[in-house]
Amino acid sequence: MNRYDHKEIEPKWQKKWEKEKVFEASDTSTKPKFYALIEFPFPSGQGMHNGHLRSNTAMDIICRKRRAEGYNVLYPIGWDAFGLPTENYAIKTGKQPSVVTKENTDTFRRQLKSAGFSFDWSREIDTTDPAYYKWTQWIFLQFFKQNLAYKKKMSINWCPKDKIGLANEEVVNGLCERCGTPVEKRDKEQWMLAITKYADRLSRDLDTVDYLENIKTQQRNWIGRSEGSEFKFKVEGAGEIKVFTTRADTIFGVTYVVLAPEHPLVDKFIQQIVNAGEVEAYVKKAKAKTEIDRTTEGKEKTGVELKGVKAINPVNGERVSVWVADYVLGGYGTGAVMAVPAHDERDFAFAHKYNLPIKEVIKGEKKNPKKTEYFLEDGILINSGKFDGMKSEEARQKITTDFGEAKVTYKLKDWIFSRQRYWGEPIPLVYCENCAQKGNGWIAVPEADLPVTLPEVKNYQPTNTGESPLSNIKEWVNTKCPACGGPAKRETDTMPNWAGSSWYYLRYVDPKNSKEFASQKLLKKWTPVDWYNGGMEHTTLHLLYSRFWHKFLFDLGLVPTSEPYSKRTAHGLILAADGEKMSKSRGNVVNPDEFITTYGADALRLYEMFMGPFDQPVSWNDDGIVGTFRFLERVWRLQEKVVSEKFVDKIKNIAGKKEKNTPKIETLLHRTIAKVTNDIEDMHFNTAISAMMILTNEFEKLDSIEIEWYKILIQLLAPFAPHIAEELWTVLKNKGFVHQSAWPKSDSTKMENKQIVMIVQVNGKVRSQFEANVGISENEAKNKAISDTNAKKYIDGKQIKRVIFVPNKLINIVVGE
RNA sequence: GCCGGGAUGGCGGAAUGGCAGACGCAAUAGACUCAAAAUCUAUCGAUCGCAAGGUCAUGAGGGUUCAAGUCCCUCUCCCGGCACCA
Repeated sequence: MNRYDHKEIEPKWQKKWEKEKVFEASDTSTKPKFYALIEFPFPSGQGMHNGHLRSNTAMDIICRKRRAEGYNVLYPIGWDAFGLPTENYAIKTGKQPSVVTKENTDTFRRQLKSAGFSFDWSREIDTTDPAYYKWTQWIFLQFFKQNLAYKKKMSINWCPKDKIGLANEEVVNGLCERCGTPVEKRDKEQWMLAITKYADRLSRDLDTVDYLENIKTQQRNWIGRSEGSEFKFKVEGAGEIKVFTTRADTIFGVTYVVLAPEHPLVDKFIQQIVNAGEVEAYVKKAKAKTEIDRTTEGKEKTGVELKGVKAINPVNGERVSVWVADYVLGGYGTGAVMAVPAHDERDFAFAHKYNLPIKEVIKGEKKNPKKTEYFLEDGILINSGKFDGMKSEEARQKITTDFGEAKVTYKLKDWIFSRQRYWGEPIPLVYCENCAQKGNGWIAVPEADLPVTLPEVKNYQPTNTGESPLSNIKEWVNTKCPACGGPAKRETDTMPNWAGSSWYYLRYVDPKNSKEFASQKLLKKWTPVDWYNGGMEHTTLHLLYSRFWHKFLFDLGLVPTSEPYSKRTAHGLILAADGEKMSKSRGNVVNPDEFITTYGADALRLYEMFMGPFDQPVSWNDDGIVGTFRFLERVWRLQEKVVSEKFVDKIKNIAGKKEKNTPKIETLLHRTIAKVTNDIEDMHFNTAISAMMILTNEFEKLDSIEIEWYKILIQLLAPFAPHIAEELWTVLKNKGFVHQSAWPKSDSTKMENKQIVMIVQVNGKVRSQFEANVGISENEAKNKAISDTNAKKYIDGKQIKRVIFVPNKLINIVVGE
């Protein structure tokens, strides 16, 4: 027997797998399909990260098990390669982003292969490949044709450092998600995708998928569906103000109405506003505020009354004052609220500050709140005319039917889809002045002319004016209008990096198709994705965006299901040893390469799975990996103890011992099969590994082990540590590859011990234990317990009040004085 | 503020209401060795005891139960998400 040498074994098997194409999914197999997906990596310059390794390994384990269970498994890989880091690196080094991407993907590919993942490399895709982004552009055009992509001048989130506009989802606490710079407001024309049109379905259909509950909750909160009512407050002399409220029952308590600074009516009213100058100054200041200013200024509310403007409460005709205040958000509901200071915390604070009247209209069912406080709960209506005495719930409905209409609003906003940078998919539209005069200036590039490829440029530097660097390339920008043939200009904005990842799982099923993004036949065969694992950080970004795209494609009849992913799980982050996030700037990033060199991919894979619960964050610890490495060495050395035809003499010598050990070890073996099988499904990889360690430890204690037992251990280990398993499988003279062998089945009849240990408790405290046969009766157990030397001390002289008997486990004698 | 998740030895962690600390790391002692590494054996929550055995112990405090890390109530701290959403 040789020493366990991972450096020899691992490359050897990786080559064989590749050569024999053993992990390539079959488009024609009649086996049941299993489509497993991991988030395809962004090929950054730092190379593969331990986080990738952990989540890829987890899905790799599941896939290898599925294959052994007889599934036709699709486990694809590709590159989400558009994005700012590459572009910034290109600017710094003067290299083409495409060249940088090539270099980085080469590194990543080598690293992923060295970890032994069972990806189907024949389906590798790259979002920056024109053959791929042709279809990203094509899908965009479908949005455009359905009027779900539209250009809008709006106040956007502008990152002054990255010089790029950001989607709402990319702004975190008023800071740029990527670089942490405070985000500014800028007015700019942007392409938008109307994700809000799908808000209701995106929220509702969460009921139909198997996602982790916290993922569903986060998405629901992000979409923020809210049922309420809309009322119109007439304004004397100039139209009406629409307000949205979830508390129609409090409408008799309205003492003023507030408009957001962005509200268009502010401008419209300006003629009749007595203090117009003051109002305009306030609005200007409020609009200029950055997100971070709004949050740091906290809850201190400011506002200005629109003097000379009065609104009329539709339920009682009361004339109330109208204010503009930035505590009302322009982007939510109608951008205006009816203020009920007696029953809303914010309105109360505002009314208090500006001395506005407070009118109580809801009485608590238990006790009256103090006059100086607001009362938020439901109760009984008072001071509400004919609705007095009604309960809040009922009043909401009645008042809405009588005076307003029921309405649903969402927190979700349309997706800002333009980026003013180079390294992204060009938006395949041209602007034609000529056509614009006939009503529509934006013309789709004909499908036959796709892809609109990125031109090579010398300078990727973003411009301070907020124009894309592409706008400097005149020969690219100037083109012919596909509609009228006249001179036209290309759109120079590019798509956000979320575009290519919104549909990549569809391309995997048919990656080389040049006629369609994927054929209907293969989409029917493979989709939906059966199991998608990824990071929680993508819950409100990528995961939501791709569900939206999928539903859109479904509506066009282009994909067979309304949801892309049947099941979604999430991994915990790997933190650095100091418990902080791993990051280049902190200098605490752990590079998997050195561990693969020293201990091998198998030991590293095992360790990353063994570190802790998969869904929990774990801190990296350099020392731990020796534990799993030693475990593999021990498994390797068990070869010596294997009994086979080769060691006939040995069998004779140890025959007696073997007999004695067999029942006990078989019990453990079958329990281990069951445990590993279940734990993989539940993603409890750490306890599965521990179970295999226990089995190995027990094997070591024996003088010999049956070849069948060893074989099963190797099969169980194979998904986790595929290389060593493959090698040992061959040593055992098995044919084929270990993962092509059938997954071991546990035999429940062999899982029960004949002998068990009974725990003896007195008054719930453990006092003793004894061995007994399975199925020992309560009486027998009781007799044994009360005659037990140690237990006796606590029982003698006392009255036995009760006996609790848990079969095959425990007997508890309850005694009293 | 609201919504999730969590707190267990020196460390990572395990435990369908039924022996708390499985498994692994680190540590200590011993064997092997000229020596070291590797490996093997033993010990390894605290505390009292020669021992048998006892007591305490799962963030804090209460409760339910024959029995609580696990269920209920109150609180503290940590992590993640949302946050003036009317």
